[in-house]
Amino acid sequence: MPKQVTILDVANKSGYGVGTVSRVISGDPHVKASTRKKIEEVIKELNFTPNVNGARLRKKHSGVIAVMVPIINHPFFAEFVEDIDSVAMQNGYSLLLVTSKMNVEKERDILNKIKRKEVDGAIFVTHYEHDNEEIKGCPLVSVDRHLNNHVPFVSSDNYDSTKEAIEYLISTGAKRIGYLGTKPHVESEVMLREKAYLDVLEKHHLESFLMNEVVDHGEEDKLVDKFIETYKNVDAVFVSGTSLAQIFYSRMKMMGKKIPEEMQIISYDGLFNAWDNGEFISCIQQPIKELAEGAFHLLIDVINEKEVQRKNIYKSTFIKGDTTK
Amino acid sequence: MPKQVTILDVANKSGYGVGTVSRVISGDPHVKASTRKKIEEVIKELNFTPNVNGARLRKKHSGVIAVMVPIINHPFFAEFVEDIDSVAMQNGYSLLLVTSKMNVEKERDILNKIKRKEVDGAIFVTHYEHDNEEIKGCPLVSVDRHLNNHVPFVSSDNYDSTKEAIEYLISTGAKRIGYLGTKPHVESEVMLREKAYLDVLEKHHLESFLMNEVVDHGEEDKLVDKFIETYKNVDAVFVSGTSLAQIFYSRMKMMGKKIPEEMQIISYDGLFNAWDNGEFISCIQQPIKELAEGAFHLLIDVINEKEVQRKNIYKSTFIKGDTTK
DNA sequence: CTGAAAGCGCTTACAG
DNA sequence: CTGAAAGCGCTTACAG
Repeated sequence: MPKQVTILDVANKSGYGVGTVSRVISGDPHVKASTRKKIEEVIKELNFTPNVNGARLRKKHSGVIAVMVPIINHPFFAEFVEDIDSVAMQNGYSLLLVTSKMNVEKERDILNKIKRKEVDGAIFVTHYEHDNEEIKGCPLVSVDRHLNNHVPFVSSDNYDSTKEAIEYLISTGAKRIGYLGTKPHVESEVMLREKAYLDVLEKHHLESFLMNEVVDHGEEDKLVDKFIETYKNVDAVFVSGTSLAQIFYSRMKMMGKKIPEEMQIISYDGLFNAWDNGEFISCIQQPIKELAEGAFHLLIDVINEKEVQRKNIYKSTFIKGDTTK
Repeated sequence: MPKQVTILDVANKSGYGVGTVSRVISGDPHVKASTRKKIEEVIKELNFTPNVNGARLRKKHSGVIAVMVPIINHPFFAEFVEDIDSVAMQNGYSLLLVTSKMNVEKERDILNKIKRKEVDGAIFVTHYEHDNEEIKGCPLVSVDRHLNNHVPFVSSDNYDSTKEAIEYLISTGAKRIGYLGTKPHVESEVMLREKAYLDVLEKHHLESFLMNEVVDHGEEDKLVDKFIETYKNVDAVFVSGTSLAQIFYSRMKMMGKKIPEEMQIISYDGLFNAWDNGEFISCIQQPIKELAEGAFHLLIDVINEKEVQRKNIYKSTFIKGDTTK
C-alpha cells in the first residue's frame, strides 16, 4: 500500500503551511490568487485527495445524511430517495441509503450511526416505535408519522385529498363506495385517509364498505381478494396504496368488470406508467419531490438546531385517469 | 450541543487507561474479565458510543464498501444490492449504495470516495469507460464487464446458458428464432449472449433475426416495436433483459398471439412475479445471490491485496415457464 | 493484562 | 493573507 499523500506533503512541496493548503481546498476566499494557483498545481502534481476522516473528526460532522425506507424496489420510495439524493447533492451533502426491510434492528443501527458521528441525521420512514431514550439527541425527520413529540415530519394532505377524491366519486353518481387499504403499524397521518372517507360518506348519508388492515408486504393480494369477496356490490373503490391498486385493478379486469362503467377506482399514490392496455389509474398523486425537499431542509435545520415546525403538509394532486367517469 | 462523551471520559471514570477501554470496545480478548465488566458498566452509565471518525482515521480504513448500480428500482439490481447488503453485514462491513443513473460524474464520485478513504472499495455495475489513471489504486470489482485488465469481475455464464436456451427452442420445433436485446455501451460479458445465439443457429443452419442495439433506459419499447415491425414471422424470441421481455410479452398479448403456440419467449433474467393472468415467462435465471456474495468476497480480497482470479463465472438456471413449449 | 504516548490527517482560532 | 500550533477521538506498537 503506497503511503497516502497528505496535506503536509502539499504544504512542503509548495512552500506554504498546511493551514493555507487547507484553505485552498475548502475554497476559503482569503487566499491570494497566486498562492492558490501554486498550491493547486502541487495538488494536481502530487495527485492529492484530502482524507475525509481527518476532516470529519476535526469538524465534528460528516456531511452525510441517512435516509431509511422500508423497501427500495417500489415506485414511491425509489422516487423519494432519488429526489432526496438530488437535493442533498445540491447542498453538498451525500446520502446513505438504508433499506430497513421492516427490521427494527436495522432501524436502530441508523440511530447508532448518528451517535457514532457516521452520519449527521436521518430521514425516517419507519413503521416501528422507538423509545424516546434512543432517539434523544438524534437529528431526525419522519415522513407520514410522528415518532414522538420532538421529531418533525412531512406528509401529504391525506385528509383533504382523500375527501376530494370521495366527493368526486359521489359527484359521478357512485352510490356504494368502498375503501381498501393497508393500515400502518403505528400512528400515522395515513390514517386520516380512512377518517376522511368515513366523514364524507356520513355527510352524504351513504353506506360504507371499509377494509383497512395491517398487512405484511407481499400479502396485499390476500387483502384484495378478501375485499372483493366481502363487498360484492360496490361501484367505486378508493384504494390506499399503489401496489394494492395495481392488484385490485388487475382482479377487476380478470373478472371482466367494465371500468369505469361498473367500477370506478381511485388510488392514493399514482402509478407513473400506463398499463399494457394503455390505461391509467385515476389517482391522488403525492408531491414526492416537495416531500423530499421538505424533509431534507427540515433535517438540515434540525441538525443546525434551528426552530422547526413539527407538522409539514404538502398538497397532493388529483389526476383523472381512465378508471373514473 | 452537549459535549461528546469520549473514550477518555470512560477511562477516567473507570480508573483504567484509554488503551484498555479501546481494547474492550474492540473485543480484544487480552483483557481481564473483571476489568472488562467494570469498563462496560461505565460505558453504559455514560451512554458512551465510540466516534467512528477517530477510529477510521487511525485505522486507515472505514469498513464500508460502495456498490454502484445504474438504477435501483429494478428487480435484478434491487435483489443484487440486498444480497450484497446481507453478506456485507455478516462480515462486519456496511454498504454505501450509489445509483449512478448512467451519469459518469456520479461514477467518478465513487472513485473519489475511495481516494478520500470514505469507503474501502466498490462493486461497480457500470456502462462507462474509466481510464486506468483514475482507477489506479482503487479496490474495485466489476459485474459483467472488465473495466481494465486489473479489475476482476463476476458474471453469469452468459454464453453457455444462452446456448442452452436456443438449443431448447430448437428442440421444441422453433424454426425462426429471433434475438432481441439492448447492447451494453461498452465491452461486456453480456455480449456473449449474442455470440452464443449466432453460433447455435449457424450450427443448425438456421436463419437469424437479430436486433441488439444500444438503447437508453426508458426507450426499450421503441426497440421492441422496431423488432416486431422488422421480423414479422419469427416463432420464438430470445430476449436479453427483463424489461425488454416484459414489453415484448405484453405486445404479443395485445396483438393476440398465442403463447407459446405461435410465439415462444425466453428471457435472460427472470421476473419473479407472475403476470396478471398467472403466466410466467420462461427464463434464464441469473444466480444473483452467488454473484453478490462472489463480488463481495472478491472485493474484500482485493482490498486486502490478495491474489484474485480476474474472471469469476457463476452458473445460471433455465426455468421453464408458460412461454415455451 | 495494562498504561503512557505517539500519531492518523485534517481544521481553526490566534497572532501577526 | 499566512503560519505555527493545538486538538478532534481513536488505535496500536512498545514497555513493563
